[in-house]
Amino acid sequence: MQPYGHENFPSPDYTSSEAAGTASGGREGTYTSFQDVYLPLPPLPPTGNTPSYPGVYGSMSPDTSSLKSFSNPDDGFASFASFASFASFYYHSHSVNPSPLSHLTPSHADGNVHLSTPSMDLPLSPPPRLHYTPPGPLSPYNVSSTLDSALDTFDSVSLDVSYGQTDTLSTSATLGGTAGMPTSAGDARMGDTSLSSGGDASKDPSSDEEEEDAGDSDEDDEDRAPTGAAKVRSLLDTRPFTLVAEDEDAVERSREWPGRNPDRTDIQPSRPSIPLTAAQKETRKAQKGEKALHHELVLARIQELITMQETEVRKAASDLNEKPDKIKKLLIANTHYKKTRKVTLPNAITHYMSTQANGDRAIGEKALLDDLRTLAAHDPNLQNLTDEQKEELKTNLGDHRSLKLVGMRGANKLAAQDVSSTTFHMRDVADNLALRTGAHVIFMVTRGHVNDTFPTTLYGSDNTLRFFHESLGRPAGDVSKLFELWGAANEQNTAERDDFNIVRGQCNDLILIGLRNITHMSGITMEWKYYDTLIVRDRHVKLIGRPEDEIPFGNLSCVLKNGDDAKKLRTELRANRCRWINITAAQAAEHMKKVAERTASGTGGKVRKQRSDAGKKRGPYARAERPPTATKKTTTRSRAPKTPAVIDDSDEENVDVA
DNA sequence: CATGGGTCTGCGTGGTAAAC
DNA sequence: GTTTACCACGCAGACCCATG
Repeated sequence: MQPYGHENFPSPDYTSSEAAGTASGGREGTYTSFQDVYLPLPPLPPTGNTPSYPGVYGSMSPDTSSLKSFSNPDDGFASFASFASFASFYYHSHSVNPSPLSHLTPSHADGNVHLSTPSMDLPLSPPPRLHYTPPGPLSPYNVSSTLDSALDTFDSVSLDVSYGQTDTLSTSATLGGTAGMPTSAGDARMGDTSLSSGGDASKDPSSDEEEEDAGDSDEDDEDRAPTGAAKVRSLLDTRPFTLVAEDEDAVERSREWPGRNPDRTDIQPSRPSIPLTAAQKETRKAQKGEKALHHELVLARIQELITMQETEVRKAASDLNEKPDKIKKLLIANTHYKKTRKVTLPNAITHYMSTQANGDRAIGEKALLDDLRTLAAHDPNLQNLTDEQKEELKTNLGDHRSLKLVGMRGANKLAAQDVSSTTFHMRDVADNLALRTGAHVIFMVTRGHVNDTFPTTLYGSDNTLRFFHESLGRPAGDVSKLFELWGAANEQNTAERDDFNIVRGQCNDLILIGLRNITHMSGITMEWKYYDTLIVRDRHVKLIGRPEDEIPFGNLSCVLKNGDDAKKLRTELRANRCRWINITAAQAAEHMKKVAERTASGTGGKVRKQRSDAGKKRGPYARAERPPTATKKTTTRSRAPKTPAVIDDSDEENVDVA
């Protein structure tokens, strides 16, 4: 039993047991309740240099990026090709979902191919590809040999073809040279067909011939609609088909997060590890038992100490006539945990020696920690260090740690591992926090690009996922689905995420949140025009530390001229150099005195001009003289809630009067 | 810089109670 | 019974802020 409702949401269709049963084609997991929910994940795909499946996409054109519905019967093949391209593409983007087509809506009674996503269209940016044009039309009957030819040119070739005719029909044809390419078993419902090349050489023309016969017999049966397989074959036979292969290098670059941020250089170096030898494995196996036993002993000893401490605390409390809780609080007032490890000189020296000694060494040949310390002790460069040299060493280690902390992961596989492990850690932290404090915790993690491969995770402690349904009116699954689509559709690198408007909005948020925090007023808003009176004079707070030389005071919409300005201000705000402070009444008075001086000298704030209609009658009686006997039956104090009918009545009254 | 949404402000209106 | 002062509320224009 899972103590908390928590989920990884790899697929959009799981919001009800019905959806899970029909749409995902045999997945076991159901979603029946927000409490005690555990949705088993499908197996992860095989991992290689890239977590997604490299391959060749089947497509009529390299630019089949539209995801809109297409229903032109005359353009059936183009639609089909787009669909196939999309299916393949989508599959690549959902590495954990064995049924990439299950949540599409590819079926309609008019016989055309329609395609829509459950809730929104997803713009696509197809990766760069190389074209491979087979000598003749491509069909299921010659595709094996065609794929063999393609495999002479490319390392791996795969083709996903999908077509749905009714709600229960989905055909999947997979032509794979990639050993790990799954055959989409989840899709293999009615009319499933699977052809292979390279990975399965047994598909010879004779077996193809048998399939053709089977397809013919289907078509001869007038009472039955053509199966999906027959439809695929007829579509493939209709027009020439172009295989499109990826430029692997370009694709690799475009897929990875660093490739999408060419301006950034803070990419973490890979840290490969060498596999253990058989002897090492044996040793570790033996050590495992010993360590477990030792751990048990440690825990038992700790428990003993805790019991002893409890006894002593109670005794002290009794002696001192205090409550045990107070003694305990004073006794255990600090934690031995620190947020960050300090950069110490010995560590900095060791790091320096590591970069010097291990820089070019292969894995397994690198100097170990003891060796590095010995080397450092005898290195003449590290003796009698000046203060500047010590500082430089520390700075280098600090930079190294910073790179490890926020440096970009060099490959999507590493990024996915990072996300996975961090997400698990976050879940543990959230669980523990909920247990310790009763806090409600919800967090979501999703990819920021269609090429990213980590699954969307929506986690909620206890029964907090009910919040989405009960408060926002949407099932939790819908929200995570929207979040994933939003994240994938944005596809922004760091520069794009630092768009001027976005940074300006962040500055506004930081200033507003700071104002609300320091005034303890959740509804207060920033008053740029009346900052002196409404903020400084009335609230006794002040915004200090702005880069005044470059950015004049005022509404950020007016004073921030470009992205550099906005980033500069954001940096100051995030570093807390630009922040709100409390001031005394005397300081506020002093501030207002200066404001008065500025106003007197003509450089003060703007004064609201007089209304143009000041002194004139306005309102409904301004256009017509009020009838002497006009009386409203409804009083303003006991007014019923405003309804359209009430408004209409008042309009009629105005018309009548006019 | 245009725009939408929200707030502030001046004024009108109706109701009530006190003063006349 | 009438007048006046006051209050609460609503309307509409002016203004401000944030966004794109």
